[in-house]
Amino acid sequence: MSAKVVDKQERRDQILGAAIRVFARKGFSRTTISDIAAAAEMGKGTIYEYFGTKEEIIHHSFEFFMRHLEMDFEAVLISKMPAVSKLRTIFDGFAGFIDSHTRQMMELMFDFWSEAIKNKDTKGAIYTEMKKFYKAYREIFADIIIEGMGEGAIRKDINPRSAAAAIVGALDGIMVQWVLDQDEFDFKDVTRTIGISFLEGLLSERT
Amino acid sequence: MSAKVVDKQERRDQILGAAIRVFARKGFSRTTISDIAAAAEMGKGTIYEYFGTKEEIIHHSFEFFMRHLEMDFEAVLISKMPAVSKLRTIFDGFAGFIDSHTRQMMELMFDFWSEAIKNKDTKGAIYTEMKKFYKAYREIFADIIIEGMGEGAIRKDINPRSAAAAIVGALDGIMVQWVLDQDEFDFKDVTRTIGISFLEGLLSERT
Amino acid sequence: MSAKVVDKQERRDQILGAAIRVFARKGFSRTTISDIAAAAEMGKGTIYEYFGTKEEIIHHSFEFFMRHLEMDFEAVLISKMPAVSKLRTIFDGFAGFIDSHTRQMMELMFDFWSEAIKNKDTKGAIYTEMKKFYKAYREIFADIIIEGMGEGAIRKDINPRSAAAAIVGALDGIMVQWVLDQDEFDFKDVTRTIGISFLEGLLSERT
Amino acid sequence: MSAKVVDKQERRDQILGAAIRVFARKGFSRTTISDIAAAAEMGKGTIYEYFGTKEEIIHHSFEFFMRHLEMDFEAVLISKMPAVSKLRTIFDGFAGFIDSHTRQMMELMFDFWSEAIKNKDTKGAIYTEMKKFYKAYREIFADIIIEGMGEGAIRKDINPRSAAAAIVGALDGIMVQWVLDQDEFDFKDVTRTIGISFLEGLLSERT
DNA sequence: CATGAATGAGAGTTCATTCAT
DNA sequence: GATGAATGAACTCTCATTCAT
Repeated sequence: MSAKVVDKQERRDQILGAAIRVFARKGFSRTTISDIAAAAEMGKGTIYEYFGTKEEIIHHSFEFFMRHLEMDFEAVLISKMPAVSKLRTIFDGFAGFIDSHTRQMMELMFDFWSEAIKNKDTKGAIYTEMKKFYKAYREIFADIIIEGMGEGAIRKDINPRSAAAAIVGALDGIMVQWVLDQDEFDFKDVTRTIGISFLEGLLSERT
Repeated sequence: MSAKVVDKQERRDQILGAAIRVFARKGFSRTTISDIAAAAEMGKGTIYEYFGTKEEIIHHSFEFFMRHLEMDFEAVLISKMPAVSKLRTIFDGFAGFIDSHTRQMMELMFDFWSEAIKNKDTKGAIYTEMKKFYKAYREIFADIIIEGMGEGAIRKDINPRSAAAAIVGALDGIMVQWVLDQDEFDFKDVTRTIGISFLEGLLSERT
Repeated sequence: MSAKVVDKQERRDQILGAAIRVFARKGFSRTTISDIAAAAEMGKGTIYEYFGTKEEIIHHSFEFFMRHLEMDFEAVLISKMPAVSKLRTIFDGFAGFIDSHTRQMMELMFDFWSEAIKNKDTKGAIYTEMKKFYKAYREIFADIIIEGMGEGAIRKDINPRSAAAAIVGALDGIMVQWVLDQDEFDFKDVTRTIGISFLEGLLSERT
Repeated sequence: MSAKVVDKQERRDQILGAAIRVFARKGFSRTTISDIAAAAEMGKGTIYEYFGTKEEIIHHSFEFFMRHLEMDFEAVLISKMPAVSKLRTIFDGFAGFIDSHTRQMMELMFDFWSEAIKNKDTKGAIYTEMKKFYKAYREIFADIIIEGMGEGAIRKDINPRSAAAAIVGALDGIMVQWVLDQDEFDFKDVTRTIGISFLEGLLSERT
């Protein structure tokens, strides 16, 4: 009666997974639909049963990417530990977050950044999502910092949102360097240093 | 003859300048040779008198990009001021470095990052240059930090190279955020906060 | 078994009816099998249970089309009225033949004409059928004219087959104009005028 | 200094001429850009230097078609001869108008008719042009008929516009039959018969 | 030297057709 | 028998590159 039954959502994810793998290796523009079809082990036409255009695949792969990138801070955030411990825990945990999967994701991130900024003024679903993403991360850190200020552990003469931006930037920034030159990096030591720098400062003595 | 050579170089730069402007707006792949020719106000064929392929233009535009991006730390570095002052001067000056020209450059940076990483294993002139670029910047900061350690102003229990990576990352990272969402940023305050955070730490008291 | 056969034929007609509706709206080439399946309210695969190819559907839809287009002159033809009355009756009745259904059919006719002529030299089932169709119509009119000549009512210095061709052409031709520009037409008056023109002539007096 | 110089308009016409030849043989939908390029003896890409889309080629080929189809009645129309002579001249001349070139044009006409009607409700440049074309032709004949009425040569109890529609339709209609079945036709005799029928009527005697 | 008309390889996309369910 | 997911041939269109002028 009915034809072959497939889980449409699963199939879409299968395609997006394949797409992301190829995108990470070749970039959006050099990736062809044929490439994606080959990676997903299906015919070129099948791709179009699930996505209308290549553009659409790129957009949805960003969602997919985000779904799988999300660092899980949840446990840390809802814990009862003091704010400063939360920060230390996150800094220390960050190194563990880094692996080959993340690496692939970061390589793709460059393309998403580019894509986002290039379509900023038009439709820009990626752009919008990305802004939300960064905003959310800054807010996580800003909240912890404000919490720490309330606890008296963190100095009150700085803007929590600026500090949050600095922290997010630092984590982001070292990932960029790491992706570009893995060999130069003792990731663990760099994150440890970030923890020390941000919290205690680099100076020998407070001035 | 010498005049000819200068002329030739000038023409190349004219093309590269035009290319960079278009690249920043549309990205590498969406930019056509026609676009570049139009922006450079010359014929499509003329481009090929100076560059063999589009690829070559992209590669050389990275050099050109770097030549014009270079933050001038020279004055600070050769000055006699103590290391910590050098760092403060750089952090404070960083906000001034940011302008619409830089913004355009950063939008292009995403493409170069992507391009670099995608050709990492093949030819990768951009990749190599980029690694050198980051290494150089890290070394500048590492040198200052080591200098500061020698002066006794900077704590000796951290790895200067890791700290340098952290600083470069932080500066890079906030630029990414700024480019993606200019409105959310008080750039001056964020760089000020980076200075405070890194040097004095966020804690109320040293533990 | 007989029931099955009837059922099968019914299903084929269901498909052809749907096909014709879509063909009339979008033309052969822009109509997809999916369109037809949707219009026939069945699955795409089911279509192929009844027809081997899209081509075959087009061919059979011409038969179907002809079966439903057929103007019923039968009653007029077998009646005992004089030839000239037969012609007048047909001319007068022609306006009544025109309705929205006919309109749709005529829109399709353009496609069949095109299809016929394009396959003239190859297989050309439609071409053959169409030639037969026109020939038959011309013969109907030629027979009436010959009959009228026999009755002495119609002049004998013309070729009945040429006159028949002219009549069929005129009826065909005004349908084309009507389909292309319904608003410009008082169909009833035009057919009345055709009757007058052809029979009595446009001249005030015979020369 | 400047590159190859070509007459752009000439090149466009070269393409349109080739397009029409292929269209007439294969129909719009079965004609590929490659076909047209081959017929025009140029590369596929060259076509796109002159026309943006296949659609555009179809539209412009209609203009081109019309430009080359136009029957030249001018001489007849401006002549001093009486209206009835004008009609006779046109009817007699019509057979001469028919040749292999016209045949090819008529084969294409089916496609234009179909195309026009299918895009009636959307953009429909062809549709609009075609309506104008028929309207113009009807007006030519209506004017002659009115002139003839003024001269007292043509009866006044018919609507000139309806008669004009009938004449245009008859000419159109016999062309359709001729294109579909050349062998059945003594074109000269049919046009002669049309002249006789329309002017003097088929009846032996006026009733 | 400068140019832009010409080109075809190659990309995205459509859709008739097949076939496992 | 009925279905629609899967497929790839074939089509439209783009654009880096060439080369006659």
